[in-house]
Amino acid sequence: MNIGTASEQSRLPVKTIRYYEDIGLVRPLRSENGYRDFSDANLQTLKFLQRARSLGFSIEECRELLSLYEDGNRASADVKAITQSKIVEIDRKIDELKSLKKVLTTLSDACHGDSRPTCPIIDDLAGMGEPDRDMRGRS
Amino acid sequence: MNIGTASEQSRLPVKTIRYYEDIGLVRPLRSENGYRDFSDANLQTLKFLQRARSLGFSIEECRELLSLYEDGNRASADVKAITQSKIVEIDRKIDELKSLKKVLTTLSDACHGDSRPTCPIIDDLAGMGEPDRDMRGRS
DNA sequence: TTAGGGCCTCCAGTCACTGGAAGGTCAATC
DNA sequence: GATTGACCTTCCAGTGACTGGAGGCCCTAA
Repeated sequence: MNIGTASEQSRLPVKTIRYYEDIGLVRPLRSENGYRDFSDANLQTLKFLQRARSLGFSIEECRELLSLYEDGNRASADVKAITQSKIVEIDRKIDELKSLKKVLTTLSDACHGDSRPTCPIIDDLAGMGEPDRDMRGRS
Repeated sequence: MNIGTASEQSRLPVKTIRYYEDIGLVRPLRSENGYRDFSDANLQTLKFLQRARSLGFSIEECRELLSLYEDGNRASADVKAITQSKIVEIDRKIDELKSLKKVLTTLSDACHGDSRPTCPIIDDLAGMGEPDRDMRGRS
């Protein structure tokens, strides 16, 4: 099938599919006219990628999962480990966002929000509030 | 002061400060030897940026906040509006992450996680579970 | 004088695409 | 047969917010 059909079936944008070919995640054959020709197996791969990406796996994690997917002898423990580290990561992100929200909410609540120039939010950003967080040396 | 000192005081990496100059967020003078020379006002700006970025404001939002910061006549309502839309955005992200976590947890719980090749996670990714989410047309 | 650390610019890479230009192919219609 | 328009191709550049590295100048201290 052509890329347009593969896009519909996999629910991935055409550009993304080309990109996935570029980085070696899928290897469709070519028709005589130069068009990509996706087999059913290729389509399966694309669907797999669509689902894994939508679940927050990075491209490199997808590559790893794909090779496990294609390896009939893989251990389910390997897949479970990747999934669980993803869950830990998500928890960390949620916590970060929550504490971020807390600060912003406090600031927003303290701001009268009218036409006067006095603004506790700006004052805080200008360093008149809590001490700064250190941003150096982040990975 | 030199960039190294400014980095320490603002808790921003040296490279980041140079980048902020590149994109016009801060405009230090230059010493005769070509070194950047940061004034106290420049340092205030850097600290402001550090704090605003750590609170999740984008560079463009920082630019906007900075101009409000520098405008003695701004209305606090403007700042509050930006802050509140940020809070809404954070809530949306938290919800997304939560539902992501739910799916992954369900999958992980269903996986026996041993050396056998049978793996419900892989099966789900391969499309043997729920229908795919549509990824086309995302902004 | 030499070593080191700090500073400079410029270029390239990150991640995962996305947009656009320029052009070939195909099927249907006039 | 010509034309239209959808679909396909490649290639290049841009996104956001930095980060890393090369190559080289400047400054201070031993």
